[in-house]
Amino acid sequence: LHAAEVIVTLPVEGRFHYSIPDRLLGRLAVGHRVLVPFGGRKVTGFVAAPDAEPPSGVSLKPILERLDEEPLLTPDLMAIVAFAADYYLAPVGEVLRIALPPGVTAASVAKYLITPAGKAALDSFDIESSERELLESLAKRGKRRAEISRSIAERLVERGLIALSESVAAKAVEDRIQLAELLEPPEKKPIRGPVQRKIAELLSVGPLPIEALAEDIPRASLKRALSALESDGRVRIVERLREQVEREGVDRGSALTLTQEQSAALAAIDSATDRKERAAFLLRGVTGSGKTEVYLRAISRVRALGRGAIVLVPEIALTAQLEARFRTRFGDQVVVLHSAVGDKERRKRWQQLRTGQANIALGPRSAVWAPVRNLGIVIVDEEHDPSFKQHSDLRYNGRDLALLRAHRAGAVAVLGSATPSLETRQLVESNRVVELRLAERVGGRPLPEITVIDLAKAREKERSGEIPLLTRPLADALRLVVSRKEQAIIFLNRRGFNTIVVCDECQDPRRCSHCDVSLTHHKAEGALICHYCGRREPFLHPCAKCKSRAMKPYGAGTERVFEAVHEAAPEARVLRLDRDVTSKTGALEEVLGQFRDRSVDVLVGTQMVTKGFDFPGVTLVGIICADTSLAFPDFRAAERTFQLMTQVAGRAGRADLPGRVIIQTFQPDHYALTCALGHDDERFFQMEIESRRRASYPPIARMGLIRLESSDLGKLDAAAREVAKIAREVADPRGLRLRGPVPAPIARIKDRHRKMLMLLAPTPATLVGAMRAIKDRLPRLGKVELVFDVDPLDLL
DNA sequence: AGCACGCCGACT
DNA sequence: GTCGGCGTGCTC
Repeated sequence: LHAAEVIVTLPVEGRFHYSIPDRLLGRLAVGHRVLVPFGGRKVTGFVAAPDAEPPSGVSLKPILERLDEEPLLTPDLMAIVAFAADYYLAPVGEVLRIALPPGVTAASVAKYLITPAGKAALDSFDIESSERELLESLAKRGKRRAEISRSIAERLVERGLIALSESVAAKAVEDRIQLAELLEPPEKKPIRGPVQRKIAELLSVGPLPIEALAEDIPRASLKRALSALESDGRVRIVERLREQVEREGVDRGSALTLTQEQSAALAAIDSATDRKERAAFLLRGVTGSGKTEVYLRAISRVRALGRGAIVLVPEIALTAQLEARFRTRFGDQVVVLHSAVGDKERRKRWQQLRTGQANIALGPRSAVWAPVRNLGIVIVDEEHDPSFKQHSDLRYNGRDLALLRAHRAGAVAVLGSATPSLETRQLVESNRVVELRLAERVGGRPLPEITVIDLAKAREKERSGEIPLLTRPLADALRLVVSRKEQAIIFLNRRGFNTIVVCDECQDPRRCSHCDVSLTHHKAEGALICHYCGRREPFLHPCAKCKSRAMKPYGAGTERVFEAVHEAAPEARVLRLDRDVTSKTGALEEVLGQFRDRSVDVLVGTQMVTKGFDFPGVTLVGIICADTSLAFPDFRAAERTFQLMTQVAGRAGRADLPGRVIIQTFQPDHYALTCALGHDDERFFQMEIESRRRASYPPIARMGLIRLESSDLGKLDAAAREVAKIAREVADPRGLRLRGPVPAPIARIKDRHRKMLMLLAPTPATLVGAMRAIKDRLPRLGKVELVFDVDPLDLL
């Protein structure tokens, strides 16, 4: 007997078997999309094995339908999906849902609809008011089972007034196209009206897609005219699968000649491409060192061999710049997969890649799932960026899956960064990744001079005894830059005006009543705001403990720095750039645009100002307080800080205008800062890897996190002990280290208490094996939610 | 996810 | 006594 193994696109563990109806025998392959009955409804599934041994003791239901001619998922994509499900401890069906564009995984929903008898009953007086109410609302639109009362529904079904109906939502993925074709008219009637005449003229050369006609004729009149022509027998509308027309881009190459380093890097990548080797490279170079040009040329080579590319970029507006360069080089061969793209458009682009109409996918981490045909190269730009790790649902790391996907596909992988992650450096050390350096700065730009200022000493010098926001040297440098009509970036990793507000009587800080964090004073909003739940309180609110109304603010955020810059250099045009500013759409582009065209002198902001932008006019970068990132409760704090410092330093200066970086800190001797100051990333790597080794932290070991969350602290503690007991039983015999349970760094968010356990394992396999064993042995934990995070990037 | 089943408190 | 709340278990 033949049975197919199917993965249903629901968050359900496991695969299910279905009998194959005769008409589909021999017509199913791995990756085919099918409609199957599942738990009383119809859901979309994917064939994992077309001929499998069904388990004994279950009666199989048949596959209802094969939804597409060709398999929607290639075997290499199926393999990555299966791997990700296994590695990140997620149900396969859920991974599929994440990997696919929305709408492809439709399931049926049973809805109650009003029957004709029900409509008639509405006109009679024979129904009670609650029933009438329901019938009236059903007359407008159907409702799902859960939306209405069980008992009333049953009564009405019995009387035949309403009925349950099942429908499967839109399932068209295959991109069909409607063509209008001119026919020989049965009799020579004159064509009526200018619109019809225009259409006939356009079609006289040959059939055209209706969407192409719409470019010349307004849609409203087009539709009407076409149907008139159709009913006259002059035009026929036919539906065809969108042809796999290769539309060539304008791959004319760049006029630029490559630097020697670029040529060498490209040669290494190209030679791996030509030999179809499974090679991985780290392309090491700062912004402006010409990484993008190497990417573009490497892709050209791959395309010349008829293969495709995936380019992963961090989750910021940086995509726009990169997209422009890719477009001018490759035209509409490039498909951008952004979360901002609508569902329909995303399906279309996904389909373009799948059919080979386009073969370069560009996007954030989710682009790793792009169905690029015959994959030849996978590029991860700014590979150290934490945004490649997803923070919900499937907690995957796009960079890691990219490496794996390239390997499986026999493609070349290129990781690009000026400040590679320790993970990647480790891969270089173990010869699994080849490092290619672009050390020389384009145009021979010199490295900036970095100065570290001790805030403790600066405070002693102040007459007021307070910590200056802008120390003397920074303020002086700022004024100098402004007077020279150059530009400056001032960085502080905290939003708001004051980050802490303390009661002047009892010294109690104002905290969020729903989260274990201090409230931040946002002057622009005129309120204290919780950065975790968004709650706002008026600034003048009596102290929760002593009812005093005297408040004293401490701790500066970007809003406060903005004012300080204004005071220090009153003639400077200053703009702020942080999440509060960019929450308005288009604001980011607006601010960056103004900074680029030099109508703004100083940019004050958070992380955002550090990411990969290249502004030639910037000669000064000021870091208000390096300690905010050094003090971050995370084992990667030093790495993050070093990367941050190096990235911002990379923003400063150019050939004719040497740059300057001023770092203010309470820890001037911290190695993350001294190494950044000496541009000594080799020493930083050695020191940091040594400290990770001592603590057995990644990348020396593999880390897994089990986080528990509950609104009930008692239940949370009990559950944490229970999980810890099981984790110990699993971890000890396998030689894993277990830490915790301890409260999470933020112990409560939105009234949910949080605890965590940490597992440290020598290899990925032992880690995932142990995590799965723990998960499988866990009993029901009631109202406690569990999160399993493999390879977490932070502990929050 | 969605649906059934079953057990509980709380109302016409 | 019914109604609707939610915890639990299952879907080839």
